[in-house]
Amino acid sequence: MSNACAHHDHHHALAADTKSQRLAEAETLCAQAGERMTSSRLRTYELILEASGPIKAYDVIDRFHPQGAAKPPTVYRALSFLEQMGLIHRIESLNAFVACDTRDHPHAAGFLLCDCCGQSVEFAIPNVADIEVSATNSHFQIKHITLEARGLCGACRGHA
Amino acid sequence: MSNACAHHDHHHALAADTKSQRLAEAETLCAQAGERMTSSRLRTYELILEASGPIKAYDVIDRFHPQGAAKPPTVYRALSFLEQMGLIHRIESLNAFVACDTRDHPHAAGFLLCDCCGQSVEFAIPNVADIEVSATNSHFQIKHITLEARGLCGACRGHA
DNA sequence: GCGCGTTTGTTATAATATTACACCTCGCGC
DNA sequence: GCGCGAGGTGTAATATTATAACAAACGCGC
Ligand SMILES: [Zn+2]
Ligand SMILES: [Zn+2]
Ligand SMILES: [Zn+2]
Ligand SMILES: [Zn+2]
Repeated sequence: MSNACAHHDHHHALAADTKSQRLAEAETLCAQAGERMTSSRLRTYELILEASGPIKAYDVIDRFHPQGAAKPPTVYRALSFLEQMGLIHRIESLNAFVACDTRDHPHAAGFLLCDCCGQSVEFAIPNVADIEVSATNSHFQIKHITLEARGLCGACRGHA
Repeated sequence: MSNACAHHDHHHALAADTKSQRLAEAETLCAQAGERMTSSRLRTYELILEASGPIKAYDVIDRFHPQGAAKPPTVYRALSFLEQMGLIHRIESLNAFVACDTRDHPHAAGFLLCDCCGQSVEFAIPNVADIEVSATNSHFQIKHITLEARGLCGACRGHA
């Protein structure tokens, strides 16, 4: 987490077994979709899974190789692919990326984002129908909804 | 509008009299808040009002002076100020800024954004209470909600 | 006029993201 | 097996978005 909270530690990163399970699921998902889960894509996804919250593209770039950074297009291309597959979500208000929490890809999602420790929580957007009504009233056809709520998580609310 | 739609013209820019009214209202708002509406801030607000939709920071920078661009910090400072006063909203998914449509500042707002012509429509976020419930369930305290729905406006839906 | 906090000017640089083009790799038709 | 074409990758350069740091000027209360 780039915006680490100094007051305490959070341990939201995935356990190793969960991570390899997620990687395997991703391979299956791609195979079923007739897409190729290449090594760049898998490595990018792995780094996002390892992160304890939304991670910046350049943090992925820096960690990509043991011996040195990747070139930006390598990672940005992988990020686009993973986002299209629904395996990750882009957090617009942070310019960052987070692994999707669910097993149904792709889907719309809302996020709670802690301004102190950087942790994120994915949730189902409530009342999408009401947003659609606003859109219809303005003759809009919605393709994608971004919903991001910034604030403080329970742990961080304690220490101002 | 930077993402201009080639198929037709939109004319959403403010009429001159409306614009000067808005500028005057902004001066009043700042005076009442004990804040200074300086010339940089007013010029930045004017350019945002003149835009026919969300406008990028660097488009403001380029148009700032008749004879040449402003320096970035000048405009970014003004944008921060205007956003804090609630006179403009930042559109996260576009890295752009749009004048607030209402007369009560500041306030949360949702946006419908046309991917074709770039036009935006501001609307009241429906069922904020339901989002708050999701937050409470996760022990989050929300400070600010970003809601941006991307899609096609009525005019642009016609020409696929 | 003086002191003090705010605002601005200026330079430089950081952080985020894309374009362009050459090459490579894989699956498919033959 | 071979050639072809689509999709994927490597690489260099560049575009776009945003901030840091510090000095100078300004506005207000005294
Ligand atoms: Zn998800
Ligand atoms: Zn937190
Ligand atoms: Zn508004
Ligand atoms: Zn449109």
